[in-house]
Amino acid sequence: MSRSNPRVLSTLERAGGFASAQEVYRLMQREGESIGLTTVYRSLQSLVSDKIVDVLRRDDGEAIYRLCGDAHHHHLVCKNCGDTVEIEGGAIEKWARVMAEEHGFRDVGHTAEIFGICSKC
Amino acid sequence: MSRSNPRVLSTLERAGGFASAQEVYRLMQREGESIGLTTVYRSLQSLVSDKIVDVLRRDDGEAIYRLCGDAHHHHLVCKNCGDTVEIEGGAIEKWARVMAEEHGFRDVGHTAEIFGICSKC
DNA sequence: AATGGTAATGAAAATCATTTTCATTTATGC
DNA sequence: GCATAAATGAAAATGATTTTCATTACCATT
Repeated sequence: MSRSNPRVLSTLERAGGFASAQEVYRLMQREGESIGLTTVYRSLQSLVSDKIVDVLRRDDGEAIYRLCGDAHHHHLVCKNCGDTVEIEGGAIEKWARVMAEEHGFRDVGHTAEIFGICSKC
Repeated sequence: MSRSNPRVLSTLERAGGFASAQEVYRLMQREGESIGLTTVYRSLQSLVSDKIVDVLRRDDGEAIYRLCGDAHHHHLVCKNCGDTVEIEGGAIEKWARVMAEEHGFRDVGHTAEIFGICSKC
């Protein structure tokens, strides 16, 4: 059985608690850490099954991992220049919880993004 | 420019309005239709950009396409069986509008999905 | 019918994230 | 020290999706 390499978790934390396996790997490389891509994948999988991190999907299908219990945020993205603002999503959390309960769903998570044109563009 | 092959839409309908590109392709093959995988992908893409079908992601990252009513709604998706409930998102609309205004964004749209385990699973 | 141009098609190759294989290294208990 | 299990990572395999590119279908105009 494989256990999580602690450097992977610490890198995910440093990344803002939100990154894909490939991104975690590239980050570690850039910081001079010696690790294989395979180990990054295995560590993330193990963190997921230990419920230490959460896995979501980007629009392009790439899996992104984030720390659980991390007060998670959402993004406001400019369609033109790609500039991104992290925003609070208290209203969303509540909405998701209410809707899930109403339809008898459990273990719920959610994704939400807002996109538009920023003031500079 | 490529437009949608009508047989693709009709196959997606016949599939219960919920299938991956590969599934649509296999279905058409099994029914003796002569079509290429590439055309299936292109047709589905075009249906998505015409907002005739919706695209979601399965747990394994595979894209699934589904017919979608014209009213703006959000989805509550079961991670296990793929069962989907269309839900109202009044709270989200408001949240998106407020957040965008707060940060000086205009022409905003948004995406929001809730996923979990449904009562049957 | 013949022509030319444009859009649609699909087979095969390329891409890219992810998983699997397998040989090697590291850690741990005896 | 020695054996056994666990962890590692390079390279190959997998599988969905995209790209390339040559061919074909369509459509208007002579």
